[in-house]
Amino acid sequence: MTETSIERRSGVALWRQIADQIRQGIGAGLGDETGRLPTEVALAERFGVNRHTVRTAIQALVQEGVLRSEQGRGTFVVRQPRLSYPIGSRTRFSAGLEGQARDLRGKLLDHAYEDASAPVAEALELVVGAPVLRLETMSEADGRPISRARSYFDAQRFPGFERHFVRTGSITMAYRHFNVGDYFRRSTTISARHADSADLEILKLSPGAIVLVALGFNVDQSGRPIQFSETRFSADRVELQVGGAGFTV
Amino acid sequence: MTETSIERRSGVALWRQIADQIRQGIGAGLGDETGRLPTEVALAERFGVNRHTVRTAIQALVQEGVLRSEQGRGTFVVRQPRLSYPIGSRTRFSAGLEGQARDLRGKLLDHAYEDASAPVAEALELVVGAPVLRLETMSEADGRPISRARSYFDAQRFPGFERHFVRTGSITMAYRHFNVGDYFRRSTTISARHADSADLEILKLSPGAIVLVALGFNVDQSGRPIQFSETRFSADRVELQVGGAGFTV
DNA sequence: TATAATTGTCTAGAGCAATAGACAAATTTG
DNA sequence: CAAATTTGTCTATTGCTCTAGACAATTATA
Repeated sequence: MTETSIERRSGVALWRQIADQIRQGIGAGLGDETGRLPTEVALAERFGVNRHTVRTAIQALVQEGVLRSEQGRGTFVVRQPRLSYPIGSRTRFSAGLEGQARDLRGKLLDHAYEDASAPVAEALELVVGAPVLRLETMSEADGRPISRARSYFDAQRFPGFERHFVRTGSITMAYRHFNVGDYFRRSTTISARHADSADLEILKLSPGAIVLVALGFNVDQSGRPIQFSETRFSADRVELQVGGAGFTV
Repeated sequence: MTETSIERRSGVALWRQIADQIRQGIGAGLGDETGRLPTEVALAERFGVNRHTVRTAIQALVQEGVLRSEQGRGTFVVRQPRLSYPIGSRTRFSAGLEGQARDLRGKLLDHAYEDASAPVAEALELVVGAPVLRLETMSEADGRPISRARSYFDAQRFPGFERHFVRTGSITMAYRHFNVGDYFRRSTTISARHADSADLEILKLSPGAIVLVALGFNVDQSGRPIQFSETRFSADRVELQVGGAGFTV
């Protein structure tokens, strides 16, 4: 579906372009049924570069855990299918990925009580400067980092929210302590960009990687805003699913 | 919301990373109300690089038409806000972007009658090898390339579909000729990747740019599949909007 | 058990990316 | 008008990217 080629003098090193294309190609069946990649010489010829340049690309992917090289045998794909993350009116982290991974977990990286900035205040329908709780979280599936999120909550309505989250490991559970039995995703805005240095570290990505950015906006049953969050997904590990697959839009 | 920083020895030239960050930052209010960017010296200090490196980045963006430099005065943003493309059960190109651009148009780049491959056949509920019509299209808003798409249709149900599309410039209109008065988006799967060479050419992007990839799946009123398409949006020019904003999910 | 195929390591050189400094040209400010 | 600010151009140097060739180490094959 996609014809490959690389650009010189583009500001992106050839080895990085090749690494990106190999990473992408893996899903589309690059490598035979045993997961074996073409040889370094064959890849070099295909991309029109020196063998050493291909080696640099492969080494980066080995470092990332995407490939595995064996001297004398070849280079092999380490099978890691992309997760499909459903987005809709009832978007939930754990429920959405159930069945796609054995071990799902969320971690609290940091939290702080702050004064609401203009965009946060507008989203939560508070006045600028009102106290809000900021949560920095990240999630893993079977030990692979999947996403990181920055979420804002009304501090007056949800005092000590972070403690409930840490104890239960779940936003949904934490809401229950504040009598929010159910809640809804009112809107999600999706964009994409290159990972910044914090993304690289937290999601264990290599420089030049892409993140899907989802700005989400949750409301309770009465329609009052309760959460505003920016979630960044590793674009190589996750795709976002809107509607379909037995999922109520 | 996003703290900027750049990575050395990443395989991506510093000037390109800086260009990417400036391009992104423009939407988030980099540059004051007059559209004036910080001076080259200030940017160099902020990114921790030499002024010449910043100049290379700026020159690339001037070439792209995103910035405009004036000797003695400064560097200015050529105003180009990011479009917000709604995705939901009634996703339509023109209707979705109405009001965000004066001049919306779709172009047919290519079309061909082919035998359905396995994934296409599955999506359209046909047998593998059944005749399908493949349309290659692209869209512009006020002369800026926004997206390109590859769509598949059942050739037996919609013979000559491409002629109706060319005449009306609209998928919705073309369907009317086959008594499909209304249709729905059953699901959309969103991912992101680096633009390939065809993307660069058609969407007029610079190497290293990111595209949002939306796999869409349309059905008619009775729930029968009528269209399967892959649309690629320039991530710098478009964000995808799921739900919200008076939009029925 | 040779032979071929494939990845791993080393050295050397050409070209692009980034730094550094100096000064010119155009514009704004006092 | 003079000074300060800001972009434009030039030269030189350092370091990273890519190429090129040779050979070692490991595994598969005839």
